[in-house]
Amino acid sequence: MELSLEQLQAFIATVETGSFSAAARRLGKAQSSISGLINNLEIDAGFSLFDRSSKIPKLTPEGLALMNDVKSVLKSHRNLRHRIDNIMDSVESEISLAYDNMAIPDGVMLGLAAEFEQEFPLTSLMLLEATHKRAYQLIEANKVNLAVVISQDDYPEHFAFRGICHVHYCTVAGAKHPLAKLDKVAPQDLAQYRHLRITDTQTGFRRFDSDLTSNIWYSNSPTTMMEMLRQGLGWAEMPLHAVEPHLLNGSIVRLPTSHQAVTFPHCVDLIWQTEGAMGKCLQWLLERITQKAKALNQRPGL
Amino acid sequence: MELSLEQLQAFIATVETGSFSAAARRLGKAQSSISGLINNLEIDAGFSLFDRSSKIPKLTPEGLALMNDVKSVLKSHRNLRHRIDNIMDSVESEISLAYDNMAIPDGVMLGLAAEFEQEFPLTSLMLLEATHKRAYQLIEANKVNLAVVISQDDYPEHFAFRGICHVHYCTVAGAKHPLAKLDKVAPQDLAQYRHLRITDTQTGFRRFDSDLTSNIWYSNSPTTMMEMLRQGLGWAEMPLHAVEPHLLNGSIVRLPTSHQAVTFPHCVDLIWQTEGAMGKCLQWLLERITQKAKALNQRPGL
DNA sequence: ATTTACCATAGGTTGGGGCGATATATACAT
DNA sequence: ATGTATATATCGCCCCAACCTATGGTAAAT
Repeated sequence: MELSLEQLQAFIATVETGSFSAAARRLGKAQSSISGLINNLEIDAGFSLFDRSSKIPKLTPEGLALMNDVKSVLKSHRNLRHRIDNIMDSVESEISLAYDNMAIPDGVMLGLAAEFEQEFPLTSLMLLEATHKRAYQLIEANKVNLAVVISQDDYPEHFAFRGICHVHYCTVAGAKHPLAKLDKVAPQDLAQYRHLRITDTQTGFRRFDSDLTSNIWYSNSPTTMMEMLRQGLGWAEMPLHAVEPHLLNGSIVRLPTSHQAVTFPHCVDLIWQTEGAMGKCLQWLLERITQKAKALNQRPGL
Repeated sequence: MELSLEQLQAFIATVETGSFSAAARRLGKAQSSISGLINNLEIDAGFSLFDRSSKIPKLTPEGLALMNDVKSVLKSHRNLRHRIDNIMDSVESEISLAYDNMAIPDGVMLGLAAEFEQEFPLTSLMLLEATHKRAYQLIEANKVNLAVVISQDDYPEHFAFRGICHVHYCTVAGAKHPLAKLDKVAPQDLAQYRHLRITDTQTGFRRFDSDLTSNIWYSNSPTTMMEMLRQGLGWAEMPLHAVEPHLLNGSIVRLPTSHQAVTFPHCVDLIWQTEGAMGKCLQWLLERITQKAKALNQRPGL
């Protein structure tokens, strides 16, 4: 093949070391080999790459113009070599990961992605923020390798799960909402006002799954949900981490519910399908998420 | 060399055609060659790339994971081949181009860049918007290949220039400026008000090059210049194309000067250094800019 | 059952890439 | 001026990857 990798390698080594001999030393070959490779490369290209009139060869303008493209070929070839090593090492080429935005803060997952990039530079990562239901479906359909969700009571046979932390929910409303003025909020109080819930556009609506009230509004976006709360459109059960900034600036308040503690925990699970072997990336993610979630748990509550 | 280009080529051809034989036909080789290449590639990689249990080979998951990286190697290799063709064809690898923003509208140059990309996909283009003086310096220092500037009286020996069009200047001020209320504006009227000029941060200020007035404000940016005009901070001589939108919305008006026509033309030159041969890109740019400028000239004036 | 199209393997040729040895040019110190 | 160190070019030789042709085996289609 014209323009062989050996030729290109010799070319770049010569450019970088400044001489054929030095290039030969770097590549562990004889000087005559480099000389021959460069000669053949020049024949293939059709013009000379180095000016040999003085002792040390000087790159010609044409050679310079070629350099970046040659480097790019060698770079992608090295990349291929690394990919093969990865595969032999059972490092996946792509990984996808869904998380329930009620189960774990975005920041934690983004931090994880940053670490992942350092650890597995060749593996492409798909990070999906989703509702609980959507995340579960993605695992079920084998569209993602791993998901972080609020715990369910049970999982199908071929699922594996690992509890990693608790997320603390609380019942909240906008600061100006009538419920915010009560000293004690009972279930029947809640039933008198509109209930706000996170749902999903894809999974259809289940409007009557609450016995507290029949007046429920749904939103699929946590941010519009927060805005609805601030505007006093209703009350909601939300994880602490999602409402914390708004609690701190006072636009949203926790309701002192009488039927349950002011904050009540839900378990958070890591879930995945058991079929198919886990590669290095998946193992790493499993451990790393577990660690990060544990650290999260030890953070003092509000 | 392990992972030779022939092997990679055979691999991709097989993936794309679906069989070793078809790949051999596409590449103009014998079927046994492909078979051998793939076998060696599999040995080098350390795992099998195709499942041969049925009649037509089926890409393994590992093979699939490699495919993109292999394609990328071949793509950059093809790119290198094209670059060599370009060099043999004296198509430059990079071209830089400066233009005086008073001489020609940005839009024309951006349109040119878009055409350039189509014509010379491998050539990188540097398009510099500059003042007259800066553009001239860039040519002088050989930092750019070509510049579009307002014509000078004469150029040094080793410069080439080509007049391409005229740009029509006019004297303007903000709609609420006192000068805007006069029926006829004489030089002594102008002298009573602040003069606004485009200059350059790099070339130093020449404050006393005007005999009309000693009160001159400078700006290096056409947009702040326009804003200063709108705010009524002074009058300026500007090319029509730069002020046209503001004339149309009425925020800036032309002054009916008594000492010169309301619009007065300046020649626009394309300039470059004569030393060094011109490649295809430069020739193309020369012709294309000339054409576009001519079309610009035939546009009806305001 | 036959044909077709596919893959694997064997055997032989060619040429690129590898080596060492040698000749020669250039820079630099003495 | 001369020697030393370091360059590159070239020759002869070897090896092996890449290539071919030819052949046999096998899965799918007719």
